[in-house]
Amino acid sequence: MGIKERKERDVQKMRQRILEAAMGMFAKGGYQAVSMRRIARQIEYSAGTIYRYFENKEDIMLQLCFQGFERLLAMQMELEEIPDPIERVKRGSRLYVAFAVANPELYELMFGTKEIIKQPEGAEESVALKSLGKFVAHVQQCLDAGYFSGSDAQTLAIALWASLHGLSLLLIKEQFRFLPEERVDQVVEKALAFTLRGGGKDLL
Amino acid sequence: MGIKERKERDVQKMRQRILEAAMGMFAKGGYQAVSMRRIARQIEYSAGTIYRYFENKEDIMLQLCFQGFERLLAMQMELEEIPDPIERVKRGSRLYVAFAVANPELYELMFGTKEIIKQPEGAEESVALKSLGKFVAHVQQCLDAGYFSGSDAQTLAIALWASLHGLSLLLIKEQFRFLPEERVDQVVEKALAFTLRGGGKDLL
DNA sequence: TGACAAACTGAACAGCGTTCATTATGATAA
DNA sequence: TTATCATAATGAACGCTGTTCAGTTTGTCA
Repeated sequence: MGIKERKERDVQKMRQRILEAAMGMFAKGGYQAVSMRRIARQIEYSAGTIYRYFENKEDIMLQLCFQGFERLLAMQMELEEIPDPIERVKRGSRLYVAFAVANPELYELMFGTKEIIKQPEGAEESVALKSLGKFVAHVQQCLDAGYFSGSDAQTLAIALWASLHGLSLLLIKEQFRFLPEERVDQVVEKALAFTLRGGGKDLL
Repeated sequence: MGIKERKERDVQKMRQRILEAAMGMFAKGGYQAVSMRRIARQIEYSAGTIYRYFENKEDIMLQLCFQGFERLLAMQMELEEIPDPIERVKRGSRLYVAFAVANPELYELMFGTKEIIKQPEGAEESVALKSLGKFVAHVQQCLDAGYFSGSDAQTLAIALWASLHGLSLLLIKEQFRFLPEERVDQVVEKALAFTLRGGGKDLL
């Protein structure tokens, strides 16, 4: 009796279709470009039907968040190939900002959604925490190699993260427009260098 | 003939009444809590009337931004009394984060609004740029005192600003909830110390 | 084939920002 | 004081929004 299984697959397919439609609209026009009716039109169902697959719009957006973190985590995984821990954190930092700038709306959603960190009790570790965990591990490896002394890896990772986050959001929100166009990259580069400065050697 | 003057005053009063109503709602419930109809109900006018005093909702929110920057700038001005430039930047940093945490919705609006930096051509310097200018000046005074060598004041100020901005937003968006409550302050403190580290002496 | 559950629809509700014809107000000129 | 006329204010309307739910259709099983 594979009917139940097929139905379960159909449900997952439908969820996927909804999320794809939502992600497409979101990437193009941000939060306000995603509407239940628009999704419904695109997948050729009525708006009410979506509520059989997702609790509400917030739920849909939360799933998009998770997809974003999956992507970010995949990028972090690729960093593992870099042997030097400092080089890894450097490259990771640039990649992080690049990700934010390449997916501004998604990035904002990911780190602007309060529900993203706190998962339901007893659930598996959230993909967001996994991503942070990877980052902490990379910083720990720097500590082990004798860089960034003075604090524990988690604290240092958070401090670094805050810098990257701030830089990313200022870029996304175009708060550097008072600078000449060509100065922006330079300033970002210098800001990264400032954040990663010292620690025994110059890091950038 | 003081009638024209009185009318002009009435217009300004009305604008103020609208902004006050909007700010009140915004502080309590964020962007979505501010609606033209709700403002209208509060000031006991019809919704259409508001459009005689502001172009649209975005215009109103922009004015709230400016008010926010006025407040921030006022706080920065008080820092001038501190003689030691490093002490000033330290205190300024704490104050900045405290402002963000105390006015989360307003802070988000201020630095999330793309229009805030770029003022109309030939207009007087925006209050946002004034605020940044003050910050750059404070960093310059640190440089003059021999701290933070290696870059110009503007670049350093932006790097510092990014860190504070990131920390503030992570706090506002409750992204540290995975930490034990009592660890949060400690981590923020350490992150600030990390950002302001080195520069010839330990700064925090 | 009939019964029953699951899936889906579309109208409805209460809200939103915004526009605009209509009405009310109040200052000016006769 | 009254008539005129610009200014100010209204409230209905438009096209949206998220969400709910009675009613209909679809598909599975006995």
